[in-house]
Amino acid sequence: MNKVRTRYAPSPTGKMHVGNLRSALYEFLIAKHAGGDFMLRIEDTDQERFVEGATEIIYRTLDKAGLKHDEGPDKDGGFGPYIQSERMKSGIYMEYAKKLVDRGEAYYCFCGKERLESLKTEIVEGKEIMMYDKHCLSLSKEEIEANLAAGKPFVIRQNIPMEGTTTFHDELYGDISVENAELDDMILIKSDGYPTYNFANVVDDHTMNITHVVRGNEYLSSAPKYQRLYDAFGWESPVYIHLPLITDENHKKLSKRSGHASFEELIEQGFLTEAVVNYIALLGWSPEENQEIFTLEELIEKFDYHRISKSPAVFDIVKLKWMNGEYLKAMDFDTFYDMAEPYIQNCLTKDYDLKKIAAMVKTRIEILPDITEHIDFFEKVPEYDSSMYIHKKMKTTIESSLEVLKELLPVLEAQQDYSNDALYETLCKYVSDKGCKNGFVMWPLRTAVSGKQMTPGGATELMEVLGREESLARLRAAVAKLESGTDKE
RNA sequence: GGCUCCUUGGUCAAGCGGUUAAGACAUCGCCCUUUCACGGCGGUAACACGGGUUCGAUUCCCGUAGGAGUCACCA
Repeated sequence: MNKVRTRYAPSPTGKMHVGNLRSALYEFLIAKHAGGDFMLRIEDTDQERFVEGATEIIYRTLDKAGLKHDEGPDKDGGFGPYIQSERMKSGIYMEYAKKLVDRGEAYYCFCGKERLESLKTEIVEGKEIMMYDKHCLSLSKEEIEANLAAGKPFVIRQNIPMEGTTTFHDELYGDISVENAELDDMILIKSDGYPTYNFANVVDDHTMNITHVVRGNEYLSSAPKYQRLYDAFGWESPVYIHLPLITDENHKKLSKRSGHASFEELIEQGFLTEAVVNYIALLGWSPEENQEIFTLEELIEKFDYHRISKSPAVFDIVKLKWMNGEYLKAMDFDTFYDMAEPYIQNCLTKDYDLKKIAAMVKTRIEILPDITEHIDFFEKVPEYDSSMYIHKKMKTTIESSLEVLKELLPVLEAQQDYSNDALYETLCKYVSDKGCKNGFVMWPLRTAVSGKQMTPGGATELMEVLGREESLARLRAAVAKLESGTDKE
């Protein structure tokens, strides 16, 4: 049995799509699970779509995600070069294309744009459907030579017979057969001399000894053409694994418009790399047991590609958020603090104990940017309605709250120790003296110092962070607010 | 439109002829509680439809419907 070799073969055309990332992840996992090699190959045969810096994004993303390649442009494993534009310099693609021409499996085509244009028959959903009519297949050897000698631009097309069927085998989808008449004579070598993605892919996968070709479902329909290429060369076909599509909430192929289609965007939105990787691993694959949180090492161990599903999966940002929250909760505090500190700092100018705030917020957020809405009140009490003092279960009313706050003010003014424990003790004493429920006192107090429906801690926890002066100032302001409010009634 | 693929709750999904059809997210309710959250407990919610095959179909086969992908000198 040969060593498993998989490859991730992106085009440097911009951001890294989550679908691409998942392909890379699965390719990596399949190789590593089998103790094989994972390689990176850059498919830059389209000069027009090439985006400066895109290759760097690919490196950075793979590195961040922990998908270390064993071979690649920066790590020669003896099968280089690993960049197609460089590979092309050896003339490898043209050489192989000519081999096909010699065997009658491909042919030169000199058709110009106008002629091709005239071949377009129907328009379906705004798309023009065209099938090449093999016009140039009938050119005589002399005509071809003459055209070539005259420097006429040409492409090389795959010659697919008009009859019969082509079958290939996919590990997940089984045998898939297509009528040859359905297959277009696709271009192998473009007029600029570059190979098309389709052709370069096949040549490279074979010459680089790729054993498992893993790619998105969108290639399923062109797979028969690839199969014919392997057969034409007399090459043993690789194991094909076509991955189910990842869709947006409308069940359409994930597009830039969904707002979270690229890995960068997700990171910008505050998601953790590990959580994203973990989540997408589960989009189209499930383990034997009911586990959901995995380290990359665990994934390598558990990943059995036979358990990849066939139906498309909706990218559910809500579940990703949940998972991200799980990672945040499980994170050790110092690591969390390093990440959270900028967010906390960003909305506070006052001199508070940021670590305490971070600790309060750690289990309550799903993504880092959530921090803002949880702690903004530390900076300034927001405008709020007095009705917020009313809590049915605690049996508090605006009046009762005012009474409690007024009674408590001198007590808290007398208090010097504003630690959570000390405050809590003081308040509990007040509660028991008064003979009421904890919440009857805590609720109005918390409201008074925060002005918010939701806070990352209870009244005394907040007051500890706020400190004596600030807490008292806020209490006085609350009393004033309630008094003016009740007077108006 | 041709071709190909897909079809278990709102979403991710287990299941691979006989199950009370798992689990997770979301949602709802209850408990706990210094509110919310966390945590705990529980509820609602699914085999697209129609034929077969079979003693028995969510599971196998065939249709139908629906969805998706693809049909470039893009990848």
